[in-house]
Amino acid sequence: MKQSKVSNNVIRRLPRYLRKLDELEANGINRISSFELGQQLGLTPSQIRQDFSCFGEFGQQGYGYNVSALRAQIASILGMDHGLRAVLVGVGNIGRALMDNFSFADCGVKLVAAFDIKESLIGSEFNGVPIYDGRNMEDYLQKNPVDIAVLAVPKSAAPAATEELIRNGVEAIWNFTNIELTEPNSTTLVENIHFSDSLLALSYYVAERMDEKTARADKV
Amino acid sequence: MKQSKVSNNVIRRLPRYLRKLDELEANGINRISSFELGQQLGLTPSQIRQDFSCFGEFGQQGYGYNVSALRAQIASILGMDHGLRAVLVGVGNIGRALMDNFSFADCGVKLVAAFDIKESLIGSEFNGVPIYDGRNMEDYLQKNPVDIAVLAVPKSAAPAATEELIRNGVEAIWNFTNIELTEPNSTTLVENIHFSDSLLALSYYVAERMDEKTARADKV
DNA sequence: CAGAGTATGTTATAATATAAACAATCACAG
DNA sequence: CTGTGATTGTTTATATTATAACATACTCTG
Repeated sequence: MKQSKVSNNVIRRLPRYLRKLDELEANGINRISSFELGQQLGLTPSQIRQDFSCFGEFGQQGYGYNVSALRAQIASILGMDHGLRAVLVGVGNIGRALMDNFSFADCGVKLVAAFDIKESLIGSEFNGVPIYDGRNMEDYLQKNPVDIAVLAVPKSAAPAATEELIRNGVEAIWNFTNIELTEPNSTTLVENIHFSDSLLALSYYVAERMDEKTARADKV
Repeated sequence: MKQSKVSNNVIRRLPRYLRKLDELEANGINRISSFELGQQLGLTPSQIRQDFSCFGEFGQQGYGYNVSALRAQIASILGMDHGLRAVLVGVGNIGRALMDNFSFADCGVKLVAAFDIKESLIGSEFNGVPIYDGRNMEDYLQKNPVDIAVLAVPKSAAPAATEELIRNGVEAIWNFTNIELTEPNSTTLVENIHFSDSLLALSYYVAERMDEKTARADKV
């Protein structure tokens, strides 16, 4: 094993590689060079080779990479073969959208249960995932340890829910609420999805471009 | 104006600063130093000062930063005062979740219309935003130019919708579909929200930790 | 209103990330 | 088979990013 400590930047590129390799595989392409892959992803061949070399030697000189073998390697590196178990906390709009449209299985994650306190939801089922009473979540977590909690409750309920999850041994939180949840304590991993951060970054670039245009127009 | 070319890393931190400053303001705190801000965000004071200095001098020696003034500056840098206009393309689960729960206004963006082809949705309204027939989108865009399109259609409909948006002068696409939309052409800005990338990155870190644990256990 | 204490903006240094260079090795045509 | 061309993994160089250091300037107490 290499992998002394791989940088976050590298990790963040792995899912993109995976997605591209899936696409190639679906198109019946079973061989690719770092050069070609770089072209398709807008990266340099150098970077791609160096990224992969953090984890081992997956290619063959004079030939390139076998698409499906490389895909399998990356999937494994990303932990997709670990059978990670997740629960969804909060079945509002976002929670339901995730249950309906998002394929946890495609990420190698098993969504085993969802929790909400709304009576009309409790006892029902979406895509084979049961929705339980949120007030019984602690019990459930004690009896059925899970690795990842998908936090999709309203902002006001987020702190208490977070505390309960951590207390019951959840390893990681995938946070869809707008609260800042970075490092609630040292042992729980947190991955934030902040829609507003993303939109604001886009807004910045749009605004920048508008300003450039008006600046140019003023000059003339 | 400074701002020769600010790095993407800096831009991505700005929304976090904004969020924290909002929180401070809400708590009645009207003054903060780079040291204290750094503590609360897990960043070095150095980095914070250098980030801000890309855009001007917002602080005062011996005092620090005025929270609300700094907040206003960052909001302006992010283009929140540009009155950017957006349309939502696709009112499925994710689209609806955005209309219901996400505050475009808080990002300074005005959501002016939504489009779908489902008869039951056309003509209705969510939170004051009308849903129109997707087949008339081209007309609408010609008469009502918008800056940002929120792409939330099913994967299969994404390429055609993207093409139509670009053809009708949309400046930027906020992409919620799973397709790779990076640089469809050179002039359209794209910001991707790839849930799976985020979850897989989290999965990596969870899996890594599990492996470390078993490795330690094996040693003993 | 003077002087000690503070905190900025900026310059210098260290660390990290990316790109280029290259030797080693394999594929494949003839 | 053998030699040429291709492409890797790795090393070295460059560029970018983050941290630390510091001179300057403001605050605020007494």
